[in-house]
Amino acid sequence: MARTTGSDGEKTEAAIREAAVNLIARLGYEAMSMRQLATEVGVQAAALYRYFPTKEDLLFTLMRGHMEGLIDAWDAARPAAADPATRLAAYVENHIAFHIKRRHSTHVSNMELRSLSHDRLSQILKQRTAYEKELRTILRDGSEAGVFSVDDTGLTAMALIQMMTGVIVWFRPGERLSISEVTATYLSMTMRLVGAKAHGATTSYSAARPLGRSKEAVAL
Amino acid sequence: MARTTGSDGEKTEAAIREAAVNLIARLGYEAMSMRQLATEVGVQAAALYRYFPTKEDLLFTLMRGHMEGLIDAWDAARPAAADPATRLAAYVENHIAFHIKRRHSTHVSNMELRSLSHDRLSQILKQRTAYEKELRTILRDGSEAGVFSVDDTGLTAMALIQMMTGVIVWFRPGERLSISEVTATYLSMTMRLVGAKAHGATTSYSAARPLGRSKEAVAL
DNA sequence: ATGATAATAAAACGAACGTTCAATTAATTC
DNA sequence: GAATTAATTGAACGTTCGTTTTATTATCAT
Repeated sequence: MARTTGSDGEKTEAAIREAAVNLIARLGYEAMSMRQLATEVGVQAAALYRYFPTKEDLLFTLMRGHMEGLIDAWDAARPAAADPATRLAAYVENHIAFHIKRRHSTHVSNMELRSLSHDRLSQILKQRTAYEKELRTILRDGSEAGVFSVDDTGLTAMALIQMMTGVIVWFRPGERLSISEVTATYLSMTMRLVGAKAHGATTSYSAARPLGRSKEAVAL
Repeated sequence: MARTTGSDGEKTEAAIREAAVNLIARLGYEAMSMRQLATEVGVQAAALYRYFPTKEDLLFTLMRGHMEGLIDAWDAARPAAADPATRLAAYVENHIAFHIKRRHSTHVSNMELRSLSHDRLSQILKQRTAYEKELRTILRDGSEAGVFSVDDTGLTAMALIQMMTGVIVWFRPGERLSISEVTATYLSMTMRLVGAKAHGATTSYSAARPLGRSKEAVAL
């Protein structure tokens, strides 16, 4: 056989990307073989090379797409001109929503950086730094305006991002907590962490607690 | 050649473990070859199999040792019978100190779990859960005693652990911040996050700020 | 000194890897 | 409907992988 009936380049490429994200997230980049990926897509291994010249090209494409999606999502969610607390709340909500929705993709982008060449690693890190800088700016603005008390802007930004991104390690949709409950709790923790001074009914974050009391969290 | 002069089983095994931790942390478990490891140790690949029957056995041994070290460190640092805030402070200090000191080992234990067989994964997760349970207990005690205000004990414990462990991603010894400065800032953030009510001069964590002001944090 | 044992080297195994190439068929264009 | 282009197959390439086997030498106990 050769070309199969109904074959379509765009559909195949999309299928490869989706299967690759899932496989890499589950097995790891090094552990996933091109033949495994091809089987998942329903195609021969050689066909993959029509769309991605090398395995690393495939990985890089996935990561770049993930980072672009993250930055685009924040650009769309960012409040036009608001006080630091509102902007911080928007950042937290967007970050958690995006990372829960794109769990596998996030896993890949966070865990497989070392499989990138130097140049490509730099490109991804550049995107990541730009995204993180948005948070540092918010923290600095809030700190200078006196509505946050933050010891060290850079360190606090890193701590918050690690904390929020960590959601994907244990969160499973449809289990004990809903996305909105998780987001509310993380928002509350974030606001306390940065020492936000409440200044209105809608910003009383520390009272936004889910209904149920927890017994045990499910690890991993 | 065969046995070399001065060769010693115990020393070789220790050298293998140390080299393996560094190599796996840098390249990843799948990407590190047994021949690479052997070269690093200064030995032939076949010699590794005298000490570890398979590559996965080696990985498991490293991870189990790491988790045992973490639990032992906490057993040694745990305050005998103290109030929740003191216990929480001890937990945070121990966690950060241990993870900074054993950065590479932590990297391996956190990133390579998927390369373990089902049974061995369960063993490591069991150890991890036991360690995390200590933190949940502290949070629950503090919450019930009214000295912490925590929405969800399990979720807060996970958030704190992700935040603290994240230190190893960006912290480099000898750079802008010292270990004690980092620890002080994380302690301060932790106490605010759990809504700890200060009840004495030594527990005024939110004032424990490092001297220098940050300009930019170094990513990765 | 000698025999036992511990530690390693050297070479080889089959399997799996990423990738390439030529052939073949489906879809599209003219 | 013929020519062209797009999509895929099947087979093969050289390399590297984890691991095993066998032989050889250093060390240690007697």
